[in-house]
Amino acid sequence: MPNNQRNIVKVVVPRRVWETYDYSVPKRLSRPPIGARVSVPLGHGRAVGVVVAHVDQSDFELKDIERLIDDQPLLSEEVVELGKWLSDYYHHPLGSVFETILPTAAIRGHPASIEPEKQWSLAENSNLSAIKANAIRQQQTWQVLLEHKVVRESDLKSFGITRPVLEALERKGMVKKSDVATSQIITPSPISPTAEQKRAIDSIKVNLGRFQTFLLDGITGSGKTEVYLQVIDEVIRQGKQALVLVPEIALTPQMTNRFHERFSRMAVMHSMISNAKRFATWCQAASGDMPIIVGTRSAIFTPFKNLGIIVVDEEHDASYKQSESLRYSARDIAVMRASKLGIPCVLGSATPSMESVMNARSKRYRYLQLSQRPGTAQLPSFHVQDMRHTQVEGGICKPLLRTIGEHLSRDGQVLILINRRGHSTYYVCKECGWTANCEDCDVRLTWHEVPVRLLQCHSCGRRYQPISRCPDCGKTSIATLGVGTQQVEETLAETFPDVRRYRIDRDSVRTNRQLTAMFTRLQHAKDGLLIGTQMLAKGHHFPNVTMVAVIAADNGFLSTDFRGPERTAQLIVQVAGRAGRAEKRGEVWIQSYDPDNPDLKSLVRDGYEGFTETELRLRREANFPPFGQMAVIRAEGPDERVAEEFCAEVLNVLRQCDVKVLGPAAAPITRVARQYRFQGVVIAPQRRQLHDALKTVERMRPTSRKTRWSIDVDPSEMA
DNA sequence: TCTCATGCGCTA
DNA sequence: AGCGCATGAGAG
Repeated sequence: MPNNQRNIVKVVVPRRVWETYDYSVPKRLSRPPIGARVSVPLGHGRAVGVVVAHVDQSDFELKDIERLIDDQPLLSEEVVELGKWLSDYYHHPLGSVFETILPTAAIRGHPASIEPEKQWSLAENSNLSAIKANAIRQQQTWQVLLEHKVVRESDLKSFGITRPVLEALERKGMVKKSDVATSQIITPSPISPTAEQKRAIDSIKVNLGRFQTFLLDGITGSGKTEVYLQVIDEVIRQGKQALVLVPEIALTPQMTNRFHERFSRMAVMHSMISNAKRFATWCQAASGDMPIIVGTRSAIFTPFKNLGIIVVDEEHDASYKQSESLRYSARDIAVMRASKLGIPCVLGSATPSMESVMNARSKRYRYLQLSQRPGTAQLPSFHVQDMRHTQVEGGICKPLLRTIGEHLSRDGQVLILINRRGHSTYYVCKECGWTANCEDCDVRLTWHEVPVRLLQCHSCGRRYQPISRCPDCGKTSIATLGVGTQQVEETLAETFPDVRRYRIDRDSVRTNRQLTAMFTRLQHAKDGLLIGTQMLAKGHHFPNVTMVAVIAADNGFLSTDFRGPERTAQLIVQVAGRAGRAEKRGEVWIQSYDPDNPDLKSLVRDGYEGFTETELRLRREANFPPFGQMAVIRAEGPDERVAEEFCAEVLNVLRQCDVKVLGPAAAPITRVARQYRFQGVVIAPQRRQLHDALKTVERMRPTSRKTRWSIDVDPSEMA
């Protein structure tokens, strides 16, 4: 029975559903604005939903909205529209999209906070001598406030003071609590920009107020951050807000301090921020009260009252792509949002993605280059070390060991990049060829020597005790093969016993705090060997490093994943950028069994730009992104047959469309945590064909509930 | 997703 | 008959 002439709203519920639901607004309630949350009856229970449209008729028998949670919109209309667009583009259920967009506290229905943030300061005529001699904490707190004048509620922890102590002092009338000033205080830049920086800054500033994407291609240390800061300075002066995205690992205190030094009001958003705090920051951005947000991937969904610019630092970084649920790329959404809002978007990188390089070439993006490092540090030179016909010891060939020795004896530090942690990648029986595999996954176990001798699955994390006898033939001829960071360290310890070694991988450096401590130690170390995984690429500059040795680049350049070479080249160039000093040009040595590999050759001869040239040519020939448009279909479940058959079923429907379909094939690691995984690849010359095809399969459902499947548009990894 | 209804196999 | 579990449909 259709309803007419009624106060009806369309509501998205954060569940895995494609549709919106219609509800009537009872007379006792006012009509909630678009973007506001409401509590609605759903099935037998209740749900928190977001109003996305007002209509006056519906084909359904309607239930009433139970309650309004917000009287103001929590989501701007722009973000509501973004949600619909995301559902279309990524072929993901609308409800699930909103589940991803909204902070947890918002889904739980917590009230939006409108309270301004509080700050603490000393009261007038507050006197240290009035605090009792044994109240040490109170004295310390008093000193901190004396030194810093005001301390914000959110900064208490970093100053090592606590609220109960402050409240005790407040009762004595020694400190006072007040609202944080909402006006931004901008500290002008202490340095004057180089000519290149100035050109970049001006060219972005001229475009404030209209959509334009910039690719800021700046080598490590060329001062990209200063460009961001000066442009944002202008945005803030125009009364608008700024959003800065950074990769997960890059959101360090050093990074946020750069912003804090210049802008008194900014907030950070990342996974370690509490749900309540994240939601509060969100609300501040939405109300226009917070001028600057610096955050990781998910910060791209923050609603703003008056956004003036979006910056994506290290735009090539893989952490911008979410690899589960809604498989979005925060970088791509940034460009999308900027275009809808008519504002500039700045993508910064020393090693831009193939997509961005292409867009710059075709003039869709404005290309800005920073090619000089302030000071005189030179970029290192690149060399290939041919491993064929050489003796290899613990993963490093003899000639390369000699080169390492030369650099060490000339008083330089050497950085060894090896993209695999652990000791060995095979645990084998030399008699019968048995290898240790994970019981839950299809991967070989990695042998760890330190801190304890054990076997670990790097796919699911499961640990196993070492064994002395082969379970197949019973002989005691167990050996280890393949190379990880631990073994490289061991080899180098034998060859250079007197040299200090620092190993940096997830096993030796667990927390962010440990990592920061390690980098500080390395800043002061004058000599020695730094041995580590890609964690090294995000660190600080190592001025004493005169040589970088890349141990296993072949894994990346010969990878089955079409993005393998790009990732590897980016990693090598990023790590190389950490090395070198003014007096002496650094050297990067890449050892390889395939020195004629075109990607490797052009990287070594012409640097990253040369690599881009070759790699784009190869991508064009294979019709891979950024030329062809790609999606990956994945299906997994406990039953191998069922997972494969469902994957095939989806791909067969796609084959009826105007796209190229490959598969199904077993995923590179077929079994992970007892789940069998299959995948297929869909390629189309244009977005249109790709999306038309995916539309026909997006709502398919496997017969078994245990079989899960997903569509990954613009996949970042094939694994 | 969550919840409920249905139906099947298994056991006593 | 009664239980546990897998499957399928519907939610406004």
